[in-house]
Amino acid sequence: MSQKSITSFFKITPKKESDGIVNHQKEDKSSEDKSLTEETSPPATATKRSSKRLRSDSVEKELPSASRSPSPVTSAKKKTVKRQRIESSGSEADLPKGSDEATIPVKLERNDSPKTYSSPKTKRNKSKLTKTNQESVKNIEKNESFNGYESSNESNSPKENKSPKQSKSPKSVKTPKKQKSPKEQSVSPNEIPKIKTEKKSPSPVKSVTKTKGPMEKFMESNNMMRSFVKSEKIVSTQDDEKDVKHTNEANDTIQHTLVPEAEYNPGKTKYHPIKDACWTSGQPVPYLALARTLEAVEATSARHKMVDLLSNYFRSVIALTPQDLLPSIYLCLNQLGPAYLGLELGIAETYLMKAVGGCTGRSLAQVRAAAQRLGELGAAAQQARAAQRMLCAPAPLQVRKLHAALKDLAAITGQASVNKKISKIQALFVACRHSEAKYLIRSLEGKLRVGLAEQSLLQALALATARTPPAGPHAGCLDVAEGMSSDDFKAVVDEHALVIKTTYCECPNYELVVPALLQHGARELPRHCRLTPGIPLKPMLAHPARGVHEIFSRFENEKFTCEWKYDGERAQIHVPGEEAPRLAHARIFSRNQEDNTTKYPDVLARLPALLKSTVTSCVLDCEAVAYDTVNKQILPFQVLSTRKRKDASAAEVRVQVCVFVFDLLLLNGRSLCREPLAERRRLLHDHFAESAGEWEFARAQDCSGAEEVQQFLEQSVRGSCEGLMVKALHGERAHYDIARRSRNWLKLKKDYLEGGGDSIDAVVIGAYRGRGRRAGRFGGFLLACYDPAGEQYQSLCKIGTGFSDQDLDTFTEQLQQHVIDAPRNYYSYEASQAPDVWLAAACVWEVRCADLSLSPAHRAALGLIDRDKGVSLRFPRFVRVREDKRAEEATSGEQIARMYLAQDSVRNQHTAHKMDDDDFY
DNA sequence: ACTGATGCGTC
DNA sequence: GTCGGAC
DNA sequence: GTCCGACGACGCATCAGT
Repeated sequence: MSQKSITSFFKITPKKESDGIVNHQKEDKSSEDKSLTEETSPPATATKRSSKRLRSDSVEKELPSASRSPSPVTSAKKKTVKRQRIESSGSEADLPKGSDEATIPVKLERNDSPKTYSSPKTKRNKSKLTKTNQESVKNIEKNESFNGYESSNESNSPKENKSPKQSKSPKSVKTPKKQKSPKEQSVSPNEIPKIKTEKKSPSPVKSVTKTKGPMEKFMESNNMMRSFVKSEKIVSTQDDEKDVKHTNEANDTIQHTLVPEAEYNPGKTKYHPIKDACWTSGQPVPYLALARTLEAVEATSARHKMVDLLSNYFRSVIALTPQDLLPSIYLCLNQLGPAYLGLELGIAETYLMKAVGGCTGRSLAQVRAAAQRLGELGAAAQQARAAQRMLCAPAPLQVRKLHAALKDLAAITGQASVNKKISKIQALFVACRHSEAKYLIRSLEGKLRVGLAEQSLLQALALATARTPPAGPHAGCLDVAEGMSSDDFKAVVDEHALVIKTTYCECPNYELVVPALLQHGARELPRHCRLTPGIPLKPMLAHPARGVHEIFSRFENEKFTCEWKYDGERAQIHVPGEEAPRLAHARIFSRNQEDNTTKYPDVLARLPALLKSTVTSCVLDCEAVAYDTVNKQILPFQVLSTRKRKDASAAEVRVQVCVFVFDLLLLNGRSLCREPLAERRRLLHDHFAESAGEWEFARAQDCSGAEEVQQFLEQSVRGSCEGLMVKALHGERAHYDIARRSRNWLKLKKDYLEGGGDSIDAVVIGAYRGRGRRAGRFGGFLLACYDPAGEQYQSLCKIGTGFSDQDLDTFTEQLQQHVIDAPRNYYSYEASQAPDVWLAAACVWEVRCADLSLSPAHRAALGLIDRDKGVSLRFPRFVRVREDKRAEEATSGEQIARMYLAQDSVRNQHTAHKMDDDDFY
């Protein structure tokens, strides 16, 4: 199969009338000679109509459907489904609900009403209501859950409508902490005291130990952490047992002095890590504290302020419950663990909607509609959750347990795993209070979207540990900043930040860094965590350079080098070893620290050819590129991507790879990150050997003049590369110091240049609702090229970047006049690409792209290059409106085909196969 | 055993 | 991957 | 300059549904 796509890439048939390809154009317009006419929209157009909403009425659409090429049944099916998935909120009504509930949100009174709302859909039976609390709790876990809860539709409480506002501009509208709607308040009061009374849970213990299992194993493989693991383990189990008692005592005695969880406010002026916390020492951190922090962060736009907020939360955690720092960090970043362990939730939006719907008595369509209205599922979930009451409130969520639960989710695999996951999620969801629901759902979606991510988190961690040190001379001090000038304190923070960031970049594993930080303090961190073969480090990235001139302005008088920018996949190769390289333990990591070792058995097998005898251990920075070993040609990225990704066996590798090595980050146990590139490169060349077609050093040239750079750029493009990487050779700027500057290199690509790269004029034929930041307006559009021969608009790509906010506002408004009920019958597209709103073909936009690709999902130039693949754009972005062009004057399918074939990478392939592409014309 | 839907990683 | 917004 | 989150095409891996 991968073979198929590969061959199809290689063997582009230039023939005009390859058998079935060019079809006998349906309509009479068919012009025989037009081999170039495309083969109209087979499946899509035809099927699309049949499944379209019933109410559609557009007259012209019913044209020659009969004459369309027959569409596979399967695609018809798909159509229906997809169609349904994107049904707009407006059309909820015509969804297949088969029940009353579907249409109008039912107002729901929250207090009184008797227990249940049984969703007809789920056929819940009222009788179940009589179950005892305990039973219903059990049921939750089994996914029979929903009986115990009342639910309602959103939009119930009129007061609740802060959300629309939020969605419009989340940042500008601060969520007033105190004035949470009364309803929400009403949910919580009793919950807090209740904490673990009825909970004789084996679950805390169980979940803790369980999740510790794998981690323990992992950690034990790292000597450096062994000691910590032990102590941590003990502590945590003890704590878990003690928790129960302590908590109750605490609640009885201290409760009045505690900040109510729902009012936790990390933004309080003069925040006191203990007095302003909403839990006590040793107590597990309530998830609500974190959720409140995230809320506050989300409502903030200034990064330093966000960092302040988060750091205050961290200070409390450090002071009260340090063992919860690690899970807190993971939850903030939406990570389950270090990337190279490969943990995945396997759950995303679609399944989440099912989970939320099932839990709150809503249909999938309702949930989808609510999510669309609010621009985000998280907010919709929070609303839905708020409208729901339970007979028996589940125990409140704790940071540590939630993180453990998420890891458990990731561990579920195999048959019926999705349902298991959904029911587990539902059990978590019903325990959510206030904004917990929103952030839980966002976590599960994989994006927190609060405007704070890794860099700021590290900064917050630095601030927190500087101010409330967990270890070191000031350990136990709650606020080091007191009694220090703010300048002095700032210097301390900066120092901590640099140490922490540097350590993290060279050892991006919170499992290692956080415990060491807690135990030894920031200053000691480098002694406990350092660059180690076997642990991937953060790679150096590059900034785009808009022109050759920019390179010279950036590097002033410094010497720099240019390297070809190969179009492959980043590969960080680690070979451990003390006396001799232990090749059997070599690993290959991706740009994002994923473990790709089993993807490249062929590469690993030939490692010996690369390492000279002087090497015992090393870390290499490389690009793995698909390579045609027969014709000695670099192949396009699209070919590389067809390689098997897991557990490939060297024998079955079909796409060969040449690895282009361009940097050396560690040699014989010594980190080279603080060596200049010139030195690193010298060592690279001294200690490693090229091997044609297998291991090669990236082609490099130390350019001094603009002309030279320009020529080298052109050369690289002719050599099937994307452009150049430009790097300083000497001095600090030449260090591999990600913490100081992660994008220290420049990349120069043709398509960045004015007049370079491909530019296309495409017609807007549809629009998608924006999400998150773009909620409330269009966030993306479907573009098409015009095919005069078939009188069709063929989908070319979606586009969602290059717009200013102003552009989006403008287009959202202006395009309203072109909205049509249903796609024209002369639109050709793939069902899965169907936009939320169809538009009459009127507007033409200029877009830019890096490449044109053969596409399974788009229809441009369909049949011209491949029988059933169209052409699409790689990295498409909006450039400007072409007011001067009418839709019919857009770039044509034929032009697209020519552009595709004109690409260097394609031409190279052609010549390699001795096909003269001039034949095509 | 097969297919389509869904997730997730690459760029 | 590209891009724009906020700082 | 940095950081963040909108959004893109594509292909493999995995699981639900048949």
